[in-house]
Amino acid sequence: MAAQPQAPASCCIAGDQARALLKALADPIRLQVVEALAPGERCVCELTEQLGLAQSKLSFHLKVLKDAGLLSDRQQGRWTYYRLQGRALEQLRDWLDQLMLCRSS
Amino acid sequence: MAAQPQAPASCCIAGDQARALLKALADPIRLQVVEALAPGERCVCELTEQLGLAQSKLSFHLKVLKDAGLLSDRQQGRWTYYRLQGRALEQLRDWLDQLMLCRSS
DNA sequence: TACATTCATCAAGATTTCTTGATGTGTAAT
DNA sequence: ATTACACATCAAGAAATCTTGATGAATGTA
Repeated sequence: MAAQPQAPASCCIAGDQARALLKALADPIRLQVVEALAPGERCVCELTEQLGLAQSKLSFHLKVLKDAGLLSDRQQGRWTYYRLQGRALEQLRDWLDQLMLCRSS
Repeated sequence: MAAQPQAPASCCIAGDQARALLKALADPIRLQVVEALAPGERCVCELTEQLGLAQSKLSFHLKVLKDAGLLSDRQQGRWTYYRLQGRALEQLRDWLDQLMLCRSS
């Protein structure tokens, strides 16, 4: 059967969006951040300590990840907590699945 | 002496390997190349025409993709045919799944 | 042999991305 | 009000990546 052009809601992100996610993840520091956040949210100061990064450096990468939709943040008092957005990872996986579908035809 | 990291064959690629794949895919031109190759193999001259790219430019990006393990090539006469390595895409998807698993625990 | 075709590779410049240190903003404690 | 803390943002330099045009290697054709 031919590949289906339509797909469920959570699927089907555009190539551009997929590329934004790929680009955000394709950096060693940002990947460490994502892995550090996989178990659950952390505040910036915990991350700087855990990863041994300069604060400004971490902040830069957190912004990249947030802009890509991979992280959300929440402010509580003086601390800012970052959290991994599983939705973005799912979308990327679905995009990969779609690509593999095209292939197997 | 290839000290093999302990991991099941298709799953469980290291973060470094995942990052190499992410980096290779995180470029608009390379993403176009990958999508162009999804239906099946193409020779370089077909790709240059289809994508409207300078030959040297395309060659550069093909090398990046091949080095990352996303493409394989096959020489036939004067032509070189490139083919998408579905295995690499699967590995990347599995790596994503693994990351999502860590998250939900 | 001589020549054209296909593709890879190289070096130099252009562009993008990252890092660093300084400064700014908001919050809370004294 | 002053100070300390947590974090974001900025500008300038450093580093990585991409592009371009030229050249080279391999294959096939006349």
